Amino acid sequence: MEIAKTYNPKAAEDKWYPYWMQHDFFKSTACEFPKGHPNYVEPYTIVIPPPNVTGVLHMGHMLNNTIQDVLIRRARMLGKNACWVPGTDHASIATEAKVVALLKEKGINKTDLTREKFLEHAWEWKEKYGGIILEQLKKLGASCDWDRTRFTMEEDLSQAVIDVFIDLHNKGHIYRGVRMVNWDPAGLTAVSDEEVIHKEVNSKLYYVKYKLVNEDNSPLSFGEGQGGEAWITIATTRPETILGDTAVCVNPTDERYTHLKGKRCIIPMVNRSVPIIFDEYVDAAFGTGALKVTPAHDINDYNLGQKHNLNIIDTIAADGRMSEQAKFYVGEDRFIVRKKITKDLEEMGHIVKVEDIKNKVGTSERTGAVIEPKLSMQWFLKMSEVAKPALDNVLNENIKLIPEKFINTYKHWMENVHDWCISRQLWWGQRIPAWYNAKGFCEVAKTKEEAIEKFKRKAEAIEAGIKSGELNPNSRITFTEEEIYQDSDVLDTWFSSWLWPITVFDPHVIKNGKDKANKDLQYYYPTNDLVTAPEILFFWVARMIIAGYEYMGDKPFTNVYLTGIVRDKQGRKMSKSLGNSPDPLELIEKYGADGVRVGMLLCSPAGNDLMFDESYCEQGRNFANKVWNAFRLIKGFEVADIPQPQVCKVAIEWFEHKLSEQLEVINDHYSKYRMSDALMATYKLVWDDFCAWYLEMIKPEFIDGKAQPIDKVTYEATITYLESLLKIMHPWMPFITEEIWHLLKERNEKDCIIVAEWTKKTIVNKELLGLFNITQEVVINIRNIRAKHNHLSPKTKVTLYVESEYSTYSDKYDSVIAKMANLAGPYTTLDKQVMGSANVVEFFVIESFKYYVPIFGLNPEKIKKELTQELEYNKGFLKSVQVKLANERFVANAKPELIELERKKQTDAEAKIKALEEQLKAL
RNA sequence: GGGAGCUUAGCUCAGCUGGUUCAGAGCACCUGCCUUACAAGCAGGGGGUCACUGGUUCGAACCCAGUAGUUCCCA
Repeated sequence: MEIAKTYNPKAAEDKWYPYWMQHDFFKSTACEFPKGHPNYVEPYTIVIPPPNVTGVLHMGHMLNNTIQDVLIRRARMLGKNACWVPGTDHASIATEAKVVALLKEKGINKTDLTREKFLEHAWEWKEKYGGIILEQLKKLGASCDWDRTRFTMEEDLSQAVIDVFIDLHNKGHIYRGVRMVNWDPAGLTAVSDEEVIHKEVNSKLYYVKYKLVNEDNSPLSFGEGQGGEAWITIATTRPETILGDTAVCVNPTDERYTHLKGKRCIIPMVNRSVPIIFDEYVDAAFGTGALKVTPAHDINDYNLGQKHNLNIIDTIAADGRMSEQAKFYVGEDRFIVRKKITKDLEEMGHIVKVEDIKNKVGTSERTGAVIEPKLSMQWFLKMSEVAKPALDNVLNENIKLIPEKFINTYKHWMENVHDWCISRQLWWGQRIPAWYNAKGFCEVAKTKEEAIEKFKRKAEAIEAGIKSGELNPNSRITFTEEEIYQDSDVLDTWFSSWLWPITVFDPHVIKNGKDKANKDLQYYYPTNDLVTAPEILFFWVARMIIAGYEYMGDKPFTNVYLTGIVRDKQGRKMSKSLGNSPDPLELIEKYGADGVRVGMLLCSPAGNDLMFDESYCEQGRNFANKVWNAFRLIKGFEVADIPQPQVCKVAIEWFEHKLSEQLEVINDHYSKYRMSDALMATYKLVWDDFCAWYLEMIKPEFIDGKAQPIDKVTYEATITYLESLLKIMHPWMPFITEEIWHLLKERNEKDCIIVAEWTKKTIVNKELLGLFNITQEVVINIRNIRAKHNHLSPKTKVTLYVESEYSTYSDKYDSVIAKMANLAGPYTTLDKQVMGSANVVEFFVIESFKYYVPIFGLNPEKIKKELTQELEYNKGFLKSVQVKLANERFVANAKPELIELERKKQTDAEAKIKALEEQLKAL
């Protein structure tokens, strides 16, 4: 059979993914034996960070899911019951925005539809597009258990979300209140603090003067020279909110304003008299030191308003336009009004000056609109109590964050955690199970019937209270069943995905209680690793931990591996608008899935951003091709019943030790989640040790242009090594390894590398490996000598002599040197007579061994110069070692083995110097 | 404004308890090779004041302090 010279990834990908699926290799079922039973198999579980249904695969997903796949594939090979649960989340804001936009294209307005009708459209959209991203993951090779695919808005999962809401409400953790929220005027919904992106922008700081008056609003004047009228000047970046001002605040220690105690001022245009208040909050150094206070439109002003009992005038409506209460510019957009009011105030003589400044403005992560702080009635989850175990268990390392540096940020956030605004003014999502009567009285219940029941009981209780005189008749509740209506808002998407590691296994556990958890949840929970981006450490990870302890009494996962952000070569975040993100599927098309996987991981240190460049994928593809050609070489060997050459014997022995040694290194990297290190160690083991050394050593020679056969023993050993290496490569490069696995041998249906047993370490002899290292150095030195003398082609054989006065020379690897450096005839110890016939001898020293390569027809002066240089270097080196050893404090304080090493350095250097000097003399 | 991190070769990064694992890797680069597995390759090679300034130590890329630049988080 002719094997292609270059590897064709596409064919292997199209063949093996369906094959794995057909044979249920990704499937995991809960082990039926209890822990401790001899047949018990340990689970290894990952739940996917559910991508958004609106999403298409981007580079971040590629990175994230490649890492998960590497972990899960290795765990599978280690004999664990590996379970990777896939799924998607419903992304209320993003999806609703998509559906609204799509309807608009069809000429339909969301407001013209009933909630039910809109949701029909939304589900239709989800069915059509929601699964795209999961299909794309298959192209990458993701070995998820697809039968377990979940969606956060499935009926069961949604019920769990509602149950959690009711439960937390019953426990007193959920409350409803008027709060300043981050309002997205484009999405027409509140968004959480974490969904606001603060951007630095160029703005203007407007200095506006307000007229001062006495407490009784009588005119106030300060002496004659000031035109009779007194003013106070405030500075603001948002003049349009002036219409909602209800105070002006100054710092009590600010001497410029102490005389204004008890005074008031008049808000321009609306001519409203508001008090001058005093509060430490104001920064006297900013602007004029006088702050206009607009409690309805700024969170800090709101807090001031609460403290000083100020009126609240809401002048900006939900859509970002001025409301009736503003009195001026009603119905006009806030940004247009900013310009208009500036002009009008200018004309009225209120503008003192305008300065350019830079400030930060919050924008919506979802719609990009400038966030408007807005007072509204929302549902909140009180975080202080529930967050505690989530903090403690990260600090005590029950849950490990990788890399550890994120513990700091996590701690800071959890200690200053804000209550979580969980309601969203949308339709796509789980509807809040709260019910109201016509007067707005509220009961939380799962169904309308239950709500009515609760209303009844409440009404009766109050009635009894009124009868006994404990309660005022005003507190009486009246209602009809018809008037009871459900809250129209839905819950934040994170309020469902925080249950993900629980509900993907058993959505009923919230209702049933953790003691009645089903088999899956009992077996797979807590999961092992979570792989996600640091951006959602608080959004999602922290909240999953909270939910885990609240509902399972246990952590949801043990390790959290935080990946970096994929950036382009220039360090810019990849984004659609910049167009700097390559299409992952095109990359796969171009470099193969294995190549892209390797490429992604080559440049991805844990927790640090990665500067992605296509050349990494190229490197990955090249590696795959290298492996392919190693296979091609081996497959092409003609096997014969001939004696095993010595060089093959020692090569096989060496590689066993090398493989074990590197396997240990690789396993260690895995255990510490150093993915790119584990990959690089694999890469070098295969490319350098196996291809460049092992295969070159055992490769039969060509005689008269004809390849010689290989002996059976060497062939078998080589096949075994290749299999071992394929297994080690498999998590990184699933397709090519499976392909070669099957081309190597006839195998039965289920004998696939995906389920093969992870290579085991056998034996590591450091001394043997050390001796081989010296051998490699000798070979490299000889090759270097060849390279220096252009006329010495690799085909020309050379002679090598070795000499040592100090140590015993081992001839163990002489056959290796002979083959790899192409030596003439038998390898001998020093023969001065042969040496004498060469006019120049190239010379190098390794440890205390002196190696000579006679060269014919060379200029001795050049060699002399090189030797002198080397001699100088070694003298300097020796001196530094001697200084160290002469230092009494070093000898007294350093570890004994270290001193021993320094002594050895000294002897080796002395030997080297002596040899060099002798050689120079000989020249 | 508050907090955290980062700065090592042209690029991307390792460097773990301070000492031969101490100045490393991969890529890129240079030189020579289309040598019968692979030019997506082979062989060899040159690159660094470890951001800067001090300190601790027998000894510092590593510990401490400060400075500069930079990134992120919070307000």
